[in-house]
Amino acid sequence: MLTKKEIHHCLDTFGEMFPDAHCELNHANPFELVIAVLLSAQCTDVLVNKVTKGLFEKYKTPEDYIAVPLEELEQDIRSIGLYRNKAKNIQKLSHMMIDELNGIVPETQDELVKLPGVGRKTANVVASVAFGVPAIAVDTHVERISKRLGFCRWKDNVTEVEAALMKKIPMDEWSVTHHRMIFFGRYHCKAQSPNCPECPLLNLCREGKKRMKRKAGA
DNA sequence: CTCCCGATAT
DNA sequence: ATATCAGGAG
Repeated sequence: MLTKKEIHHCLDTFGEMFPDAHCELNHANPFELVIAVLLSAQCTDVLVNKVTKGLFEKYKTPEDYIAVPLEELEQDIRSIGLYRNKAKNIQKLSHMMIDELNGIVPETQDELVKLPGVGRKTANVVASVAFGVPAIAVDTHVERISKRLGFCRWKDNVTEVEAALMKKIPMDEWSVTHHRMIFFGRYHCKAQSPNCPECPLLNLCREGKKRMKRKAGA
C-alpha cells in the first residue's frame, strides 16, 4: 500500500501524462449519457461511439425507445455485445423515465441506481460527468490501476476500491483523477501490456518491479 | 457465483 | 486461440 505522499505523487504524474483526460463516450445530454454508459459494459468506448452515432439519430427520447419492438432495438445495438440484456434494460429504463421521472434524468447516485441496467459505476459516471457531482466510478481500468499501484488491497471488491480511493483522494479531485486513471489504464498501463519500462511510476510500483524482475529472469 | 456476448488486440 | 473491453442482474 502506498503512503499518502506516494499517492499524491501518482496523482501529479497522472496530471502530467493526461492533463485533458475526459469522458470519451459521445453524448449530447444526460439521457444520451445514461444510454451510452449502459451500453459500454464489457465493450470499448470506440465501439459504443460507433453504435450510438446512428442510435441517437433514430432514438431521441424514452418514448422513441419503447415505440419499437424489443427485437428491433436488439438489432440496432447488436454489435455491442450483451445486447439482449442491454436492449431490455433500455426499454425498462425508458418506461421508468416516463412513468416515474417525468422524463428527467436524476442527478444523484442513489436515484440513478434505481434505473434498470444502471449500477454503482454507471450512476457515478452520470452524476459526475452530466451533473458535476464528485464521484469515482470504479471500472475495469480504475480497479486494475488501483491494485497494481497499491492505492488499495489486491482482494478488494469494487465497493472497497471506491471507498479506498475516496478516502485517499481529496474530494475536489475525485472526478478529474477518475478520468486520468482511466486514461492511464487505457493508454499506458494496459491490461495486457503495462509498459513498465517507460513508466514514470515504476520506482514506487510493486507490481511493475515484480514484472520487470520476471522479465529479467527469462 | 454465473450468465450475458460481439468486436478487437495480442 | 485467448484475453479484454468505462458491468449489472439473478
